[in-house]
Amino acid sequence: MSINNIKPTEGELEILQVLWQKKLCTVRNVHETLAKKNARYTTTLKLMQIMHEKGLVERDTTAKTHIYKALLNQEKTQQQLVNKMIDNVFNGSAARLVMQALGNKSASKEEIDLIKEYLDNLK
Amino acid sequence: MSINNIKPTEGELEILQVLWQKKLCTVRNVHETLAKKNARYTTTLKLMQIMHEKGLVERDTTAKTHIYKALLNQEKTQQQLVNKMIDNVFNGSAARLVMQALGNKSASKEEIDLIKEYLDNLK
DNA sequence: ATTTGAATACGAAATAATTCGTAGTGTAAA
DNA sequence: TTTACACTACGAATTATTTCGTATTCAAAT
Repeated sequence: MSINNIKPTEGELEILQVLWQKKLCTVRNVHETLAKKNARYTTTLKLMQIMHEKGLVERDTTAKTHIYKALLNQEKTQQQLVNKMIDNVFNGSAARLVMQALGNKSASKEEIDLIKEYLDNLK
Repeated sequence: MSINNIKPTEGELEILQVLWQKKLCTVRNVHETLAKKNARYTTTLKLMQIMHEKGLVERDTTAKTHIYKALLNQEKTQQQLVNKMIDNVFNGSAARLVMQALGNKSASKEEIDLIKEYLDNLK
């Protein structure tokens, strides 16, 4: 399984979010940013160690406190997850997913305009 | 946890797909429709029994061969999953998800037109 | 030098999800 | 009636994921 056909778990995805955002992070960094505030520090640590084993992240271990960095590409991962959802949840129809996403509170006027613009450029 | 805050697992989702499509199904029905052709029949059976315990489906057991029906609403489930993905994977931006979905092979010319129409009606 | 605190490593428990085999049952055909 | 077969029930193994505790190490402060 190549790096670009890996399906991160829920927990891994949460951590990737943080890493994608901040680029470089210590474990404590990630841990404190994480929504999952109920988990112990060593839980986050362990998860990140596993991600390292799997090749999802790389880390600089020269200093005592390791610095982590995502290896998974954000766009590609998003693409993969979206494709999967289109297949699994929307019977292969991207349009259905889009409409569902837009019928939703998160889609503001600005976002809708953004999308229209995007669509026009697609042609 | 109410019926409308349930997160079906991967396997359950596959089965729900079939049930949503066909409305009423026997286990064998579902099993043979499923992509997951490698799994044994009893695996599908067990999964559907668990779904019944969880209240995801109901079944008519008057005849020897039970008839299953989804209890989870398709639209609501889709909405929930999409919302979750927007939060977890796209940092809360529906627009980002939409663009990712459209930049993808599954989005044909017809689908794009469909979406434009939808957007225009949204105004 | 000793203490203290924050960090990593790692085993292992706890939990969740999937998978399958075997037993038992009812029905229809021989 | 007996056999054959498709079906359900269900325990249990397997695999995946998450969680945490303990041991150890290193460095800075005392």
